Amino acid sequence: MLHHSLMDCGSQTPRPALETGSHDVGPRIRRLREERGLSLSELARRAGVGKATLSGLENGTRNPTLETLWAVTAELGVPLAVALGADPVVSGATIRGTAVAGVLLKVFEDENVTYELYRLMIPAGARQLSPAHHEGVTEHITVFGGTLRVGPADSPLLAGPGEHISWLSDVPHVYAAVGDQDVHASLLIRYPRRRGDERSPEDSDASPQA
Amino acid sequence: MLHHSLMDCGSQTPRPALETGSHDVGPRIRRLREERGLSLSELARRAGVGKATLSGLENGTRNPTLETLWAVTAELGVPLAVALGADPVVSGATIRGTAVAGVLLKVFEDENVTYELYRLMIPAGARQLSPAHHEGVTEHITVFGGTLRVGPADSPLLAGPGEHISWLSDVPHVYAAVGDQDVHASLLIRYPRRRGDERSPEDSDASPQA
DNA sequence: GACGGTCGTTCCGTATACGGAACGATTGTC
DNA sequence: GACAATCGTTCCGTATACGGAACGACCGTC
Repeated sequence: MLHHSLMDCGSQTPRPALETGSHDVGPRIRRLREERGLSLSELARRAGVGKATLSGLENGTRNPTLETLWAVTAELGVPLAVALGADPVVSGATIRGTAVAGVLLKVFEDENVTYELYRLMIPAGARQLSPAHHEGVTEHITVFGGTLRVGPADSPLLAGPGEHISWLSDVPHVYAAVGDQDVHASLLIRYPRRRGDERSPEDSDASPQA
Repeated sequence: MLHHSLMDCGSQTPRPALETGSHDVGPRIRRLREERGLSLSELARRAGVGKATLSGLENGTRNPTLETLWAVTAELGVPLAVALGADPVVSGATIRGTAVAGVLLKVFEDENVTYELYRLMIPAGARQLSPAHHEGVTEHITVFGGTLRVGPADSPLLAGPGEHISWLSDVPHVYAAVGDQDVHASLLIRYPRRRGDERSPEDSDASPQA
């Protein structure tokens, strides 16, 4: 039994009283709302739920309905799963090029470096050329299935299942699924923080070109 | 009354809908239940909810309460976020050894091989010895921060930020955070399917020791 | 082929989550 | 300082999600 997200929500035998507000859905919703500069009244109005409902939800004094949660999280623009604590950082953002489909799994923000972890899928036979990234950016690929030709456009490498490839991606580089199988791979992109880059950790629209 | 119960989560004006996860909570719960070989009556009894409630939930004819969802998903042993479509495979299961804390990010099930992707954290100075895995299992680590000594117990390697290490983990192997920084790393474990292993794709309790 | 066991669904009275209205508190305006 | 506007909370009647019981269907066993 994989014990889930936060502290031991005690799923033993019959039912441990379940305490309505045990996991912090309410505070999370509230934080999401406040991050957007919305008042409770405003969000309630936009989401089409009563203020009483939203107030009770945020304070954990109610036991909200799935429908209510849907209405509120939809208006906040987050997947419901995230509001329930799936993963605070990223969940399922998708990038897509002509050939490469990538799902952003994780972003790690450290002091001087950012890592982005993607799952990639490249249809058999497809090929994509991506422009250079910033200086110092490196990509690290683990192939799950299929055979991948990847790397700098003038010197790509081949990788089969279980193999790793890393390269400096500050030059144009290619991705290609050779053979007749789709390529599944994990891509880790490492962005060293350039001197003077002060972008706040939250404005994350500059999604990389893969 | 907010309708939009099923499909068309139409959060019109402000946001681009953000791909919610399709919302078929009922069928998902049903699938999770059936994968575990539980009858509706049995699960209802164990979770401490009425059969009517569970039936209605699975069939989508009710609008379940968060408390109800908690009770059911807790008994199924999955994070609620997963039942709501966060990620069909895995989200947030945690493994923990004497020194290594690992969060399972992803599981890829292919025909002849399974990959598990973890995020690891090892406190500065900590060290852990892990027993051998099955024959053919390999581990692939990408270090995010800190310096990691890792690999077969008799010949570990060193890796700093951005570096990869791979090794055959069918022998006892060590993890150690050298230096004064916590180690953050990504761990990919590759389990080739052994001949004759027919474990169904979902009975996942044999969580690896890291 | 009657019987006890279990399956998933439906019916029903009760508990409760719902939206709307009223509330006191706070803020900005004249 | 009176006033209007808005904040988040609380009160209240109604809609509805809840658990329990009854239901028909489908097994095995004798």
